[in-house]
Amino acid sequence: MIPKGARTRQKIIEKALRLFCVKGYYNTSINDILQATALTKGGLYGHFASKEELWYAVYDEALSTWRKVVFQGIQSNADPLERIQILIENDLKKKLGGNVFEGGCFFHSMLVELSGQSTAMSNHLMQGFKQLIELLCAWLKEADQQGQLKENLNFSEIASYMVICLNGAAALYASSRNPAILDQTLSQIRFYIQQLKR
Amino acid sequence: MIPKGARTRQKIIEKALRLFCVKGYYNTSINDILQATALTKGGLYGHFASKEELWYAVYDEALSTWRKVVFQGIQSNADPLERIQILIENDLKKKLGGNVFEGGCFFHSMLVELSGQSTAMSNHLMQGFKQLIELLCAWLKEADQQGQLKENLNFSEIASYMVICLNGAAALYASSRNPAILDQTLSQIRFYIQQLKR
DNA sequence: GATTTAAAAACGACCGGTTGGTATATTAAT
DNA sequence: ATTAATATACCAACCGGTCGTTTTTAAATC
Repeated sequence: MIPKGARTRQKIIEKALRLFCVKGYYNTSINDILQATALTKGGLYGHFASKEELWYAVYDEALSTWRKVVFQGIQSNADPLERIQILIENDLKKKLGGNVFEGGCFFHSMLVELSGQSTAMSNHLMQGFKQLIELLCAWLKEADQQGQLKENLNFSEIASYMVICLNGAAALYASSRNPAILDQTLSQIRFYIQQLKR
Repeated sequence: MIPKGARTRQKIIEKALRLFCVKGYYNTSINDILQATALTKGGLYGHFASKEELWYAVYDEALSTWRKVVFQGIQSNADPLERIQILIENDLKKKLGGNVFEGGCFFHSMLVELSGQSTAMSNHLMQGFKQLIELLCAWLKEADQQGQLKENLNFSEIASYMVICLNGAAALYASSRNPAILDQTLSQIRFYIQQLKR
């Protein structure tokens, strides 16, 4: 049986994740979280030493959620370009369109809010993006080794460009709430990827 | 001669613009602005009725600054695709790379921070982005009428995709401070535009 | 299965400091 | 002298965080 403390801790993380996505980190007060969890100050601070420590736990939760969503239907033996397309489609349609993070993408929102505020937290976020770029880069190299791509392409440049596009879509979708943005971005990135093929 | 009040007002706007870019709207306190302007509460609230009213004035200032930067070297009679390329290059290299808004792009940062918080302010921002998309769309149509583009392109889709890319670049540049991001994005968007040509 | 018990968890009053904003007094410009 | 501009003192509400106390939990004992 899962002990009570662990269950409460998880509840705090989930409610805080939602609030951080909708209201942002600084603009979510501890009281907001207390209200959402039906806890009191002492109850919450028994699980987390500070708001910042809670944020790191929320980050881990968000990362695990994101991984579950974005790798759906990706077989490791499938065509590497196909994997890239599915990952991008999952990120746009499932993560953003499916409102996995209510109010916007946790990682993108936090990156923007924290970049001028906390170097530690924003570095933590950047490292995650860097890993995603490296994964895409590796898949591009794989596709290249299979002779699928045009010559003289800059893989890491292409990979970061893809991540940039996904972040831009997150920004505009979060504020417009217009699903057409997702379809349009997907269609344009697909067109773009098509042009990389030899 | 410019009256003292107008000068003070302008100084408040400029200092607030910088602070909003670096720290965000909610995380910039009135006291931060007072410190930056060497004013006191009464001095500031004689010029603006509320923090939100100040924000709208800051928005106007940011828009005027952005226009000055981003339309540099664009002749109205020039090739429309050329105009698009210059605008994008100005946005990436001059606006972002030139640190026109310290700490990131005002419009992008505000869009992310305010989208879950103030519908009024975030709609105000969205309208600006919509206008930019419409401008790019019109230029694309112009290029099409000159027979420059492939057939069956969705112009408004392409235009919003371009704006999305610019926003994504703003997000990642703001946190990484890596100028290579700007060059890489520019190079990839140029490649993308090249593929639109017939 | 009931009772005991120690630890885990939650409570809630309180802390110093800050928030955006106001009313009034004072100073500076014309 | 009049008005525009700024300073000052103050407000209630809220901020993240602390701490001694009480309640709940779950395992050990009977």
